[in-house]
Amino acid sequence: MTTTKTKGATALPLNTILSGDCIEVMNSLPEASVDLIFADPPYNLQLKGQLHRPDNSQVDAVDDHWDQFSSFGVYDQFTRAWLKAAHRLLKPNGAIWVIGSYHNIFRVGSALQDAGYWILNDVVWRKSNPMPNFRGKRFTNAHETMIWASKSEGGKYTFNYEALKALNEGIQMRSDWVLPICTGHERLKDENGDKAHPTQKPESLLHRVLIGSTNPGDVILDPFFGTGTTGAVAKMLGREFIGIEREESYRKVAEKRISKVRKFDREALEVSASKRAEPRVPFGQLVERGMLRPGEELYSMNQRHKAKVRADGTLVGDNVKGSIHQVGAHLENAPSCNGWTYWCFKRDGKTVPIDILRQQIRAEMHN
Amino acid sequence: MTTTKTKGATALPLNTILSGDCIEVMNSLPEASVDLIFADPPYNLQLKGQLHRPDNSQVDAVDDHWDQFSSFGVYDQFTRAWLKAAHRLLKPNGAIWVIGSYHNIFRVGSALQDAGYWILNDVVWRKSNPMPNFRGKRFTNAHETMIWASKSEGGKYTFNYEALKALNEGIQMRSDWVLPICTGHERLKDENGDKAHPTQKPESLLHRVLIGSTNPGDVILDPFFGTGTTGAVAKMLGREFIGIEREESYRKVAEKRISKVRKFDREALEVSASKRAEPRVPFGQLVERGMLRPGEELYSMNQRHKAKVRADGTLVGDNVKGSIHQVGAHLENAPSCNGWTYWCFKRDGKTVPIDILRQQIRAEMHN
DNA sequence: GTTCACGCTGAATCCGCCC
DNA sequence: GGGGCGGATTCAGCGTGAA
Repeated sequence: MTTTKTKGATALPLNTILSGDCIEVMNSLPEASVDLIFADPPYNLQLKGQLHRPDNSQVDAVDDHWDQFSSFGVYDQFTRAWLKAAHRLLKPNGAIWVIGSYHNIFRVGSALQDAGYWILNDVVWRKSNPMPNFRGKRFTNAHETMIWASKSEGGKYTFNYEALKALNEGIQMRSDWVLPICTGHERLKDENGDKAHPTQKPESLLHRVLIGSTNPGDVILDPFFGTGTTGAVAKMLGREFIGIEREESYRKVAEKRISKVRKFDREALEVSASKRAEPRVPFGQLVERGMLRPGEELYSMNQRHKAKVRADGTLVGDNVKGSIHQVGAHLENAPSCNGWTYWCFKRDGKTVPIDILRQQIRAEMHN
Repeated sequence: MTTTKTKGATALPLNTILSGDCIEVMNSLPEASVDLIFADPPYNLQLKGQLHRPDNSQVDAVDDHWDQFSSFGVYDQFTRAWLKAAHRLLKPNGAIWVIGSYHNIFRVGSALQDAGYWILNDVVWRKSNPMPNFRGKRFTNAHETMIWASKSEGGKYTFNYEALKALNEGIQMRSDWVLPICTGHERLKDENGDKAHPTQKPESLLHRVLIGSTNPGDVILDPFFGTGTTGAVAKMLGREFIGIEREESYRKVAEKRISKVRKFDREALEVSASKRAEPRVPFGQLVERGMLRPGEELYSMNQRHKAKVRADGTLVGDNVKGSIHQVGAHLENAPSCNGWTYWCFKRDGKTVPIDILRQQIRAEMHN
């Protein structure tokens, strides 16, 4: 364990996982001593019954005792308390990241603003592989929200603009990040082979956060350390960390994990960058965007068939409804059909393939 | 202007733009009369000074008087007031959408929860063409957040799952939507050629909202109507709207805009329907109608189990009697089972799913 | 070694009608 | 209004094991 002396007499316990309630522990540390705080607090999910997948398997829900709050009021009180303790710990030019979902993030954001933090961005983590909505009752919950805020208005926070631009193939980093959830070898297991923590975050997420908003040698505090993703990535990237975690089982897993981490070689950084296929464009987007009107007629390439566009991006032809591909296949009596190259529309008397419109959308997406 | 009578004496001013303060106007309308509210309230941007692009051109900022609030407290008070008035207007199974940015969305989300609304999703509008961050001091602000909430927990909100899935080429719609901002011909200009409204929303966004969470004929209220995107898309899609807007200049632009909109054909507005909407066919009817004989054997889809049909439309298998669903669930040791897709019968040596017979009956019912 | 089929799982506020 | 029960509902990625 490394320690450093600060202005006061108290030493800062660097690269250590402290046990106990995060508010008490934070209050025991010296003020204005931390460069960045990354916090992944309980989400207060308020789950009710059980959920099964369509194949009848059961979803392993997050129903741990630490995520139980009896009301929004109680959750707010908890949130305001830890945010206040965190505020005291931050250096004047320090900053904080907090991650959450719609269950809690609005409470957290309001509390941040009320506590004097100054929001810099909200950043959306778009999951490339989220869990679907199994009952078809809502949108797939495909993202989580992170709030990035400085200690106060006018704080000179760290922002490594060029490094982030480089990470993003030369284009300014946006407020929406597409990253996969934590699975496979990265997902830590307990001795029974079950997941060690129900909500382990991917290292790629922390990588981007730390590259973007800290410098080597900075001190990063994580008051809800869990299995220590923040500590592991901080160590890789040559930053110092302080973790706080109440549950002994998580602390043990984190200790072991971080002990195995080696500080990064430069080259390993580049790996995750590329791998980009042409983005999929749903036909429905042509309708939503007014490129084709509901009710408009499409003509088959061979001019033998026509069909009408509906508001939801399906087609209706003679005795058949469905996607551009399904209707094309049916009309041609073929096992399958690429609707993009099969259908045309008319503009100014000319017949134009609908694929032209898809190419327009893709061109915009590359910008 | 169309009006309808509701339970009370007050008429509902459909397809009209009402002038005045939205809270007062909402309080003058009959309670429980609206199916959906779409609200794009002031964002409370708190901009300071002028912003210039790298080429020294000046950014036309949103600095209108209606976006000025002296503190979070004042903004909260305003937010709670209009959300309360909106809550009263909603039918029990109604829902609301509110759009905002990190400046205000956390205040709005907390206020929604405190007012008894029940959040269903937060949806991220990911802009394909956002304005860059010219100073390189933060992430490109590339998204806005929408909150979708029902009037209360347990409300039977409208969700056109199948239509949204169709819009997305057969894959469940996610909580992140990629759509371009409103530019080009769609962007309304005033007589000087300047943009008529600083924050006009794209019609594609409203298209998806209205297709997904309303049905034709539903009443949609927009208390911050601006230049009337909600009204224009509602009219196209065969929905009724009520707009409220304080500024006369915006009302005039909106009136003119909506008068030019034409409703799509009825056929184009019909949308992919859910199987849940299909009439229920009791399994017993297959036996009554002689499509299956009492005593005949059914086989499970996986060929591992069989059961015998009884005259009352129940099945009897190894040690188990009951409905097609109950017997299937028991044999598979599953919490539930859809008997219609689980069981097959034999005809001319071929194995045929019993759902084929249900489809025959439904086809007859449609005639 | 390679490919393919299949199984498993992930921060989830996840049903609705009829009696 | 509460209980019973019919029956509708999933995407991407990783790991395993057979071919």
